Amino acid sequence: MAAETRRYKAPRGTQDILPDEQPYWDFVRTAASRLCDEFGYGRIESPIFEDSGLFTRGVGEVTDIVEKEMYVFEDRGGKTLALRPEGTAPVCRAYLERGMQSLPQPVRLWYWTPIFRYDRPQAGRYRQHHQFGAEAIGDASASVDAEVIELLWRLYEELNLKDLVLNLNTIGDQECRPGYLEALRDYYRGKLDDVCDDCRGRFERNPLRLLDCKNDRCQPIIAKAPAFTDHLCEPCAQHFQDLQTYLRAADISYELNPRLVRGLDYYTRAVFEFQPLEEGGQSTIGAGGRYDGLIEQLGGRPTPGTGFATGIERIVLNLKRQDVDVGEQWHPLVYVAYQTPKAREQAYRLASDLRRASIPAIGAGGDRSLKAQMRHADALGAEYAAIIGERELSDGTVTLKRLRDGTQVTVPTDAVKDHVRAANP
RNA sequence: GUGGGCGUAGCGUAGCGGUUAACGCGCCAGGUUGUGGCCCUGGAGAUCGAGGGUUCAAAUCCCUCCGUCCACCCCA
Repeated sequence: MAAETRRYKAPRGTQDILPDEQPYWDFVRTAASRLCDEFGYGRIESPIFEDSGLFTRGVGEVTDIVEKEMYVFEDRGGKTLALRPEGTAPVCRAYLERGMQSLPQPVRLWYWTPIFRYDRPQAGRYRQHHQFGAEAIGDASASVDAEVIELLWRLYEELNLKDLVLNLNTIGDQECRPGYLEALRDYYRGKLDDVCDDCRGRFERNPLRLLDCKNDRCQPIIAKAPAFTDHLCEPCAQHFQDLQTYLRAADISYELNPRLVRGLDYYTRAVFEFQPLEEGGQSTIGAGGRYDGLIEQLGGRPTPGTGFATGIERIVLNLKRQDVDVGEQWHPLVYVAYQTPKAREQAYRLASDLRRASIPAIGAGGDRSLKAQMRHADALGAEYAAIIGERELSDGTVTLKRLRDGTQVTVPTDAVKDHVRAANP
């Protein structure tokens, strides 16, 4: 009976980010990290899995994330854990658990982490994707909302992403939302025969979502629906006004979108989304908002918070679409080749010395002919080939050939470093 | 969870019922005497997604499953 062998494949909805993709990721990561420094956000790394209750309580029992997208598993001790489906709840958990209430408020934190959601994969959507996010916890003022929006705005700006639209809305708080939802339901009640099936479900489950239905049939009804801005309580209205004042002060342009709502339960007041102009379902590239009730929901004292998350895969997708220059992949500066096996040891030593001197170097290996080694050097994109032949071996020299233009010089072995450095500062 | 497209060497594709499955890129090697890129030659590499069926004959037709991509839902 033949043993059954099997080629393993990456699980559905996951990907391998190979070296030739890394320039995109480095480009984004470097910009994000530097901006966070400038804005005074400190990096937090929290576990990739958490007690699943953190998310069911924090994100909301009836959200899609909790109902059908969480990777939940039991560990050997019987604990029910979940791979992180979003980034905000873990940060809030850490804020509470690590006593960050006693730090100067707000506490500014950022993260860069894989996110897991069991969902059908599609363009720009993965079961494991990565999010960069920032949270400011412990300050209710609109200036902090403006600040996180500005941070995200600046990121896209630094990345040279064009044609992004910032949509802004407010969805009130515990004071005014019930009244608005009542008004919205009253408005829809007589029209349920005219809306799509999904909207009939939303009417029961999550009336706010009625507003962002894309079905043509529902558009005329949405257009005449009551606007939240007419039902805001005074503090929420003030907050929204203040936020817009700050955004204008920072020269951030935005569009008020009364139909913008969010799929996570914890949002209050200001919510926002960055959308590329190009149409498409999975287009939201980054989004966020205020979550003043979340910490309390997680067992802390009432503590305000606001933040955003942005999807790295979607950023990379847009960088590619827009042909943004993100820099090049790693190439060796020097490829060390040898003519005969006698020179192998010397070649290895040279490659080793170059690396020790911080010069990216690769040594030839095996029994390849010098010609094959040269081809290899070219294929790797090396700047120089260092050739050690019979003559060099007896002279204690190395022939350095610059592959770009074919010029070459022979220099003493210990002068290779300086020669290469001088030409490539 | 729903709907549609596609699954042939590492990658991109052709072949769409009939001898040893083709091409491009990539990979490896050679084109004599110590050297790349262009060009030329040669080579390795494919149980044609899997299983079943129709047929004298199937990569090619049918069914099922799986995978993948796209869209919906929802989200970054």
